[in-house]
Amino acid sequence: MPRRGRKELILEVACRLFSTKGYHATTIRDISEASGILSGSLYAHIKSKEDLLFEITNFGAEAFLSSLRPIVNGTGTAEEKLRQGLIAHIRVVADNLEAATVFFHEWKALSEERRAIIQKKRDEYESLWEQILEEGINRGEFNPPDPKFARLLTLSAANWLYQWYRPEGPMGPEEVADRLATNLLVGLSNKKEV
Amino acid sequence: MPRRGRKELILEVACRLFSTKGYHATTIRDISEASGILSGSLYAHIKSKEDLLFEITNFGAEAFLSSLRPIVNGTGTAEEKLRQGLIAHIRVVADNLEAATVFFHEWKALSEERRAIIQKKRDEYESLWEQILEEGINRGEFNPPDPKFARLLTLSAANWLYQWYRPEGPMGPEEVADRLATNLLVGLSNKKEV
DNA sequence: CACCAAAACAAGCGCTTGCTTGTTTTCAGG
DNA sequence: CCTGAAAACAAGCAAGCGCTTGTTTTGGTG
Repeated sequence: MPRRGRKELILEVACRLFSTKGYHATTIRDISEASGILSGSLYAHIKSKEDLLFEITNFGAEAFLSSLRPIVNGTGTAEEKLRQGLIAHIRVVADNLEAATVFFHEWKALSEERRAIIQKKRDEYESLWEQILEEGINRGEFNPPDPKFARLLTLSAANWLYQWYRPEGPMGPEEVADRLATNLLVGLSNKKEV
Repeated sequence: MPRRGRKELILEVACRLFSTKGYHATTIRDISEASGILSGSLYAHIKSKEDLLFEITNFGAEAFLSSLRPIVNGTGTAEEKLRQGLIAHIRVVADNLEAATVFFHEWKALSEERRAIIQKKRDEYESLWEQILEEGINRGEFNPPDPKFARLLTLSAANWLYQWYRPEGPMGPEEVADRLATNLLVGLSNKKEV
């Protein structure tokens, strides 16, 4: 029987190193050293270095998707969905900062096939956000002067979050989400003139 | 005498490869092949692979700084400065998309000392934007409900731009800047209620 | 206790990396 | 036409890479 969480330990260590040094700059021997497992022994638990990257990015993708899907498909106003979606997004970033960083920053290092899998999930995630904005516009809740750029601004804010948000900082996910939502909603709401 | 633009050719090729594959995934032999110069001959023009990365990131940093500084120090309302600054920023991205991508994405691969140099310029660039927002607030032009997040939103939009903007696309820098500014200004302007 | 698969181990293979070396070619200035 | 420095060249070094191999140790199970 496996010692408790050996694979998990390796994933954790790889995640930390990939997020700080980058995938290509991290060597199997780095992971070996940081986890206290000889590099050869690692291969009793993993198939390849790239498998680690895929598992991490896929975990990140699924975390984002599974947290946003029920919100989009649920009931409530578009504004509620936007706020809830932002909270969910920031929670994922806050709870898995390293995995989120790898997901956003290192997915290009994957092989073509696997990159396509992650790309598809990225696209799906973007389209979920689009659904919220569309719903808000169709319902008349949102009336942005420029829907395309309102969407761009929302996604930029979400996608850039991992660059500056620190879980150990003064603001919890809810506060960040709330203030972000408020700022975004100003631009989304019905205004005739600036 | 040097053949015309040999160094420039190498920088151009390196820039393209670094921006698409990443610094660590690009080998000297890749650059050699893509430029038609044998790998050994490259070293008649460069000192090291990392020098190439530094020259590119530093070029990017200087391009952003030198285009924003005169705007911040110039005359005009804060709104004008914001619009002009966005135009300048997008022009830099549009005119040097590959260098901008390397600047935003690969600067972490630099050695500690050089990373510090680039970090300093990044900080200066952020503070220039902050100056514009502060000036707008002090003058009473801007009255955002949440200055900290208004700033964050502005920087996120600017910093994420290189991820989606394509110079060959339908929108020129001016149009993008204008629409982005309009969306941001809604959130910056004096509003009591959403 | 005996068993045996899972895990850890030491060693190293084949290859690629960034870069250097010693030599030859190129080509503008005298 | 010379000359000499700059550039291109072919060859390859030392180090590091991902990963494999053959063997020993470990620890739960009958």
